[in-house]
Amino acid sequence: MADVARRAGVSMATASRALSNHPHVAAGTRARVLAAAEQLSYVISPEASRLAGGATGRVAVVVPHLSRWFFGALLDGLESVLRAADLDVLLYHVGDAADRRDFFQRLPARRKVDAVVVLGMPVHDEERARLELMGVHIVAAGGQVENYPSVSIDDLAAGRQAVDHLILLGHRRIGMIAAVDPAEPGWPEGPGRTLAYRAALAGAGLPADPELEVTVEWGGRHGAEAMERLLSLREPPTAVYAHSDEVALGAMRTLRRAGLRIPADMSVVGIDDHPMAELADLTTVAQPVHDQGVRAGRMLLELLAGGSDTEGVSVPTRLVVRGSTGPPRS
Amino acid sequence: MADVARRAGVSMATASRALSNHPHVAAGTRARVLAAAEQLSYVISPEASRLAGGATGRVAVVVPHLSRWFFGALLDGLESVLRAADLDVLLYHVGDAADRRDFFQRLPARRKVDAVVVLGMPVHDEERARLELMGVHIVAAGGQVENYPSVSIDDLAAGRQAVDHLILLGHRRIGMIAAVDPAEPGWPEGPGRTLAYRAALAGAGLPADPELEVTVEWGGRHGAEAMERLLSLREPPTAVYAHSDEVALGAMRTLRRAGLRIPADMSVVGIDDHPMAELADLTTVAQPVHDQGVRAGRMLLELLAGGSDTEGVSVPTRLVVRGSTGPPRS
DNA sequence: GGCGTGCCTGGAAACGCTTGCAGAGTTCAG
DNA sequence: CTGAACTCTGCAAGCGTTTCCAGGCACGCC
Repeated sequence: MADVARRAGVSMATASRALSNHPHVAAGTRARVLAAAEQLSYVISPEASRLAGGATGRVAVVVPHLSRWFFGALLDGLESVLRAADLDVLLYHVGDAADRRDFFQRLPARRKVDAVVVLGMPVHDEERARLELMGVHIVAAGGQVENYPSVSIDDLAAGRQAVDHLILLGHRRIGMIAAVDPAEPGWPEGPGRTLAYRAALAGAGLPADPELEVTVEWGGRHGAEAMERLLSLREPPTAVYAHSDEVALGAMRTLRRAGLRIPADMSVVGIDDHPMAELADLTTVAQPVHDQGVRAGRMLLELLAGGSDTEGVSVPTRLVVRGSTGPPRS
Repeated sequence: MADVARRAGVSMATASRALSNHPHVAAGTRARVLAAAEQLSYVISPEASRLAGGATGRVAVVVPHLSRWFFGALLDGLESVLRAADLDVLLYHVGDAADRRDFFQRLPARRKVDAVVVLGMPVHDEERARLELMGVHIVAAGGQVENYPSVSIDDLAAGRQAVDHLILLGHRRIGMIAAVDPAEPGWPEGPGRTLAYRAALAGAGLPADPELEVTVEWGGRHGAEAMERLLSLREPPTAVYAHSDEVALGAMRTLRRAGLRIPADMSVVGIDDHPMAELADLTTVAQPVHDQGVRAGRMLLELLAGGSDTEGVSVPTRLVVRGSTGPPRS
């Protein structure tokens, strides 16, 4: 930077101000500095910059699961806008509550990032407060809409789209496979998607049968087990609503093995529109995952640029009817 | 750090040396310093450290695709060992050749990382040379074994396991759906897995029919299209070998829609052991994806610790027979 | 014409760590 | 018993920026 300053005929102080877009720098001077920097193909050292009190140019992204499509897609969208803004992405995988505590405890210690984006998990108020206190912005995506910057779908609405679809087809006895994340006790989807199920039934005047609600861990395999439980009921349902496509896909495998036909013997609907859903002909409620990542990224950029604290936004979902749902066999 | 030094009753110089594992520090002193650091929950500032000439404690991970299971799993394994070693992961998504060039051009500018891990892509010699010149180590995983630090499967062997399985079942006319990555011209899987197919046929004395080899872009949808092409042949195969499970799953969807039974009318085998393969009852050649990430991480740690340059290692694959393959209908 | 007001700019002190250099002990061979 | 060779530790000089504080200057108003 000293070279740049010299070449531009100014002091380092001025050069710094010109480069970091500070006010109170004459237009001519700034231009000269920028030109000099350009010629010397000079790029600022983030280390030194940060050390002296500037920004790090880095954003931490916290993910609970790395190998699930949902989080990958979210990350994909997010990364694209962050990279375009010349921000580096620091990836943190927090598998369980311990990891999480660890993360929120250590991160602020020595400020490594300017902001953090939390994917697919709610952020506790206390954690939020702590980060904001240190001037680290925070945005959430793919979790639940809260009154802080976040973007996600409306689980209640999505769930209703799925269940109402089954009801509309004429199903009167509908099972639900609820998925919970073992690592994350307060998983937000659970409540919303479960509530949607109950509300839809109630709305249609259908009786609520606790037997029809089975809760398992997230994942295809568990979805398969849940379906077995449902099939073993004295009076099995004629349709199943799964909290996610992976779970639904697992359920379909059980049905296939049991020799039942889909949708003739059993309708299945999921949520997400996982790429596999199309291949398996699974009816589902599509959510714009990649887009949620993008929006979260933009929201963060705005915050970083000094924008005011936004509220959470909710993106729309859309029912995608495929071959896994149909009217019940009379 | 000054606090830590004071608490441990040593100078900052000694504290620094103790913390960064330098030689010439008495065991007792080091222990005292570490204890003090622990108590104060002190973590070193990478910025300052790097500024003063130390390491950054950061590793760049380069991924071509974020939302594919394979890369997610790889990343998962890698991240776990890196995090355990207190290294931060800087994520870079390089979608196409332009991104890639950009990455390798900009990264070394101001040294942001101590090392880079490239996932699922080969590293060109020139890129490798450039990084090593700057003292940045490099490791590859999930790509092709090369004579530089890398870990991956033996595509040739994996392909043979798959095709030989079909041959053993009695198939004489076997199709191949080769998948290429549009973004990565020199995709390494292609050659190895294709060669395996040809070698297996030749080994069994079966004729090579170019019609039976169809090449498509990676992905379930394209796998489905490829299967259509194969089915429209004058003399369709009785079994199909797909370069990856996603592609195979796509092919299965086409078969299902065409009303063909699996495996009675057509056997299908893939490679990867994608979680969905189990749900779809797909026979496949399993590769330890997560483990490859772990190994790559360990390899990197060794390199960072001053270990000598390792050669590439290849991890074993295993045929997993499920319901999608069976003898041909005589 | 004098003087208060802003706008620019430069000097210099951090920021938190690493490391070359040198001094003080310690050990060990001659 | 002496000197050489080590091992361990402290001092202080940076590393590349930012920012606080002041000084200079031009401008406009009384």
